[in-house]
Amino acid sequence: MSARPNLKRRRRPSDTVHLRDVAAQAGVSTATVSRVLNGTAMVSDGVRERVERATKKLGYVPNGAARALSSRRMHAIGAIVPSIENSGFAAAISGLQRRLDESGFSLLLASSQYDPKVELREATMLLSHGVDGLMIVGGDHHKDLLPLIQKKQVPFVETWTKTHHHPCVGFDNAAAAARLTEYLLDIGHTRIGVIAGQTQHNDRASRRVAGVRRCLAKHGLTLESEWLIERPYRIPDGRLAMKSLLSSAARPTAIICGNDQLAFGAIIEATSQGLKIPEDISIAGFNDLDYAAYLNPPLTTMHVPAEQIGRAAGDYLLGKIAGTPTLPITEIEVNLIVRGSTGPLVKQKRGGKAAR
Amino acid sequence: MSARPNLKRRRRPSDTVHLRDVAAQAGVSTATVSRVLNGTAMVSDGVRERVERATKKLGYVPNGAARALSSRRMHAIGAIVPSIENSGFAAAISGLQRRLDESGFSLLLASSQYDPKVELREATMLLSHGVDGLMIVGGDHHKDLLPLIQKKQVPFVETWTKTHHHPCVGFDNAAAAARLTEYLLDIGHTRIGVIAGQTQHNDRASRRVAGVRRCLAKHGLTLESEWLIERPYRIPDGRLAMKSLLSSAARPTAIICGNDQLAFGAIIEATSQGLKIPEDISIAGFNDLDYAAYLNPPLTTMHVPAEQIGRAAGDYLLGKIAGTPTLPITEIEVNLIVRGSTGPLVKQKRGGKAAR
DNA sequence: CATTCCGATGAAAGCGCTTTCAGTATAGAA
DNA sequence: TTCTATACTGAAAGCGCTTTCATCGGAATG
Repeated sequence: MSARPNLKRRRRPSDTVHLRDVAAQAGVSTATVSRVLNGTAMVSDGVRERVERATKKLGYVPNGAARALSSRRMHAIGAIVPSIENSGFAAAISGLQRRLDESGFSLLLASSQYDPKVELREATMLLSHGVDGLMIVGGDHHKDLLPLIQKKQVPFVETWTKTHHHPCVGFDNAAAAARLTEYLLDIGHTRIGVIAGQTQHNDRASRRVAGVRRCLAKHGLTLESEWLIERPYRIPDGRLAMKSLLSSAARPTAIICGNDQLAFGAIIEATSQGLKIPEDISIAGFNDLDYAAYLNPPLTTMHVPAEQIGRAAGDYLLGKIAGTPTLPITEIEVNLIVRGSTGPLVKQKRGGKAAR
Repeated sequence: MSARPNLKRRRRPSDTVHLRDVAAQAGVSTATVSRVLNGTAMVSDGVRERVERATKKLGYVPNGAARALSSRRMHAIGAIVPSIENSGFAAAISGLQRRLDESGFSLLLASSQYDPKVELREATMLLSHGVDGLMIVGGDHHKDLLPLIQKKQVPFVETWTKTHHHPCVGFDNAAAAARLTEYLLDIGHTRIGVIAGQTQHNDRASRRVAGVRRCLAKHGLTLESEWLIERPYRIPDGRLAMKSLLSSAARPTAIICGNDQLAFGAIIEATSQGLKIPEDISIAGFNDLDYAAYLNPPLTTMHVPAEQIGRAAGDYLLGKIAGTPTLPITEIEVNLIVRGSTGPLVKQKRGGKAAR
């Protein structure tokens, strides 16, 4: 234990301007400057003005780390999506970011690549950065994820799904898929196939399949196992899946796809095999991407307002952070958009093998 | 000035575990724990192990704000793109995020909506958060942006563009557009129109137009002013632009579009007017989106490896932050992908009004 | 055996803010 | 006028880390 009075740290010349510089310039204390900048307490007009002038003059930009450390609020929220490139998620991120921006919050973005372990790791990183809230996708997670979040007491939302267990912004994927199925049954299809996304660790994909199953069952039908194919959400994969589906002895007459990319691939393959859509086969997608309406034929699909999901997630989190009363469950409306890629089956051309 | 010994702050019960808890648990000082966690100094194996065990046992997650404040390193970089929804930028963000993840860095994402003022504001926010690096798009910015960044001494990269003035990851937009033009001239077109993105505050868009102009000039041609239309990067806008182009008395025989969305719109309109592509008119895009190859006809376009741009931007920034020698300029190769939407002009159907 | 050197460790000083608490005018109440 | 709210403002104590500097054994050296 020795007296060691001078423990200087490397002192930068004079580069950054600090709160104390603003305070000095304005002739007030740092406390007052802080109050002006954050509007946290009453400050007389004269002082406020001087502080504002000084801030501007010096070009002061606060140090977020210090601010976060001191106030225990980072003014940022984290989001983890399976894939940034998927345009639905991109739209949601965009909506979220814009909403946050309106409240002066920033967005920390991570992706899980559809892997729960990665999702957990990313969440840990984001929480360690001190995000004030967290948006995640779906309801299938690593078992340690929610405990981790809850231990940190950070508000979070699940999106693209609807549960009663956690705050969420989304819709019932099963019900949506069932609605689509119902429509196909309505127009006379009974032989319905599914090109789903990969269902492992993906409740959106699996719930959609479940919805189709449930609806078929309600009508005394079942989903033939050879008519269900899982594929990554990409155009070429949709095409491959369709090829496989069309090569089976008994073909389905309508195909429900897990998303629009898969549906596009399916359309390409069907068309290239000389099938007429929808006369020979109906194809439906999910999401209603910007180009869905312009495909040939235009794609029947379930419209999902992705940007709105992101915005609503932002609303919820910001509200929660601000202590405003907020509804934990936001149901997002999805709509079936019927376009040209689906229609009643037009009688078999040759001695086809129509069911029933 | 009074002695005020006890200035207690609201004390949380015992929720979060701190570095000091880990230190206590391991029976070492906080300094040592820090050294173990960051690998910044030599620590004996026994101690290291004890610390690691304690860390795990307590489920310690460091406080990023404190860490950032103390070490003046946030372990995060910021990115500002014009629009998150644009799939090229989404892909770049994805590449960047994955690269950062590999180095334990996080991504703070913002969008400028193609507005320099917004871009400046977002940059200020990101810098205030303390990002260690910044990725921005293009070379057209608010005049205060670069000074701000440089004052903060934060490494940055411009992307999607190539300059000699700043670090960048990109390509020469004018040259790329010129190459596309050259190709169209090669196959016999001389009447070339352009559906560009909005060029204001967007050097990518304006450079592409400039490239077309330059190439035409080289061949003694000019870009007719009524054959140049600027539109937001969306499918319906491409369609509108095409409609306008086709309604002019003297039609171009080939159209270069600022991106694939515009090209898709153009194809739709041309097709709906009964034109055959490419026999009656050639249409080319820019970017090579995932669906470009599957359009009808498949789109001739300039392939831009967007994800790679993001990754390379990450490489540069991380290298710069780590103090590794890094090349300031990374040229990204773009490739002309010739598909079915362009081809030699097949002689006029009726008494059309061919030029020259 | 005395001296030097070095690797491993701890004490404690910040990092740049926010926020508590106390104090000081000033205005209103008595 | 005197007393008490009231409205502002400042001093300074942290926030939870990193990092400097000093120290302390023991290995290497003379």
